[in-house]
Amino acid sequence: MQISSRFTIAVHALICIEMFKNDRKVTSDFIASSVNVNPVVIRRLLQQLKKAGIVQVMRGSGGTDTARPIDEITLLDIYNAVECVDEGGLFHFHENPNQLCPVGRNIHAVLDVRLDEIQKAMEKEMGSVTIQDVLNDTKRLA
Amino acid sequence: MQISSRFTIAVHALICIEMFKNDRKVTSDFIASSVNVNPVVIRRLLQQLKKAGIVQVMRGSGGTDTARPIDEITLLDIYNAVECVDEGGLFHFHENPNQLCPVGRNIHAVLDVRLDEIQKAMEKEMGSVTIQDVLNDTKRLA
DNA sequence: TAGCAATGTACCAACCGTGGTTACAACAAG
DNA sequence: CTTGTTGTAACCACGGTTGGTACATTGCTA
Repeated sequence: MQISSRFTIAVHALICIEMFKNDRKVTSDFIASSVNVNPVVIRRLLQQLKKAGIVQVMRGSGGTDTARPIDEITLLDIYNAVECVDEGGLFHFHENPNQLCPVGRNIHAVLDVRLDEIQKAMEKEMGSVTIQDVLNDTKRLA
Repeated sequence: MQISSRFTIAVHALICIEMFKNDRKVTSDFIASSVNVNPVVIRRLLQQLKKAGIVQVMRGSGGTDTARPIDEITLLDIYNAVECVDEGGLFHFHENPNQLCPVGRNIHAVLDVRLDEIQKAMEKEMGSVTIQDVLNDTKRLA
């Protein structure tokens, strides 16, 4: 399984906002044309980022802006906002192993620790990259 | 998105094999009753592990065994065998960003490096745990 | 060589998340 | 009140996962 493209689209959207917010009103239509997806997909995404306190969306008048300094927004923040990770985490455990079997009875206790460490390693790396970082890279190339 | 339960089931199956192979013939039916899923699910899984050179499956006579020492089988090996990761990796990138936009034109180049580092961090952690490790933990509890 | 136990695989069905699309109400500002 | 935009509901299509039945194939053994 792959992490959904919502994640990369969200990063793309945030870079767009920061790149263009001084020159124009950054609407869902504008972001959608840069990402090349349907505007509704962007609006749904912005709602998730809004709930996570990452962006502000101006209803009526239109437009979007970041809700806090972009060097305080990490890829992990976006991942948590966009990927529905609540409960369960990265790995999907099989339910109902046979409790009568010594393996089935303990598999959960044994694996949980290990899987948690793997997930933590990933999250640590994600938390070390900010939108500011990727924005800088983008400006360097543009 | 979550990593499919095939992964944890595969680890469960390998522990079963090592735990019981001296006492009995470890068949797909036996593993299935410990994991508590349909035997066919196990057989399909064993085929993937076999292709990756992790297990041997005895056709006709029946039974399964590991194909190499279990302190040389890491969680990463199993992940690669079972999760269809070929091409694309952990992250699903949105295709066709707008090449006329300076953000759309460079998003791929900018993000690829970062995402690769995140994936590598996860893989490094996965590669550091062997089946021998989790087997030891299981025996300690059983 | 017939029978048995097990694997290998084809096919089916149900479910869920994703992503695409249309439509429309709610809203702010000129 | 008109215009541009957001917020959201209601669909649909697609693909991956998971669970299941059925059966041909295989190797061993009596």
